[in-house]
Amino acid sequence: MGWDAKDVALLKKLWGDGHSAGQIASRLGYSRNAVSAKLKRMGQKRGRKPPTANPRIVSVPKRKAALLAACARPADKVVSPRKPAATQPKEFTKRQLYAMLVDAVRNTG
DNA sequence: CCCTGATTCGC
DNA sequence: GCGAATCAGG
Repeated sequence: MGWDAKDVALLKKLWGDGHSAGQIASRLGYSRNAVSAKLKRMGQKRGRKPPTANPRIVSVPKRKAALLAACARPADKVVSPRKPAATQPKEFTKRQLYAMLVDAVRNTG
């Protein structure tokens, strides 16, 4: 596997446009996990909501200590100023997606 | 049950 | 750096 410029370009384009990781992943041929991880590595910018997932861990026994510590976290602030979105994301047609891909390839490749 | 994004760990 | 596993929520 390799994230070519075109992959990243399209990924960024779609993601920045407001598309879901699943849709992008499906189109790109990667799993949503890969897309999500890739986005994170890049410096994912989208001010997503507050950390829904707690600092969890993967290895059960090992992370158990960390998990316990995390659980013991006090907490929190509430609230958050919300701004109404002026534009709403719209689904792209094959034609549009293809156009973007072509453009991305032409520009990067 | 489907989906969403987010995070960490091992390779 | 990449991707799977996993969590947490809608």
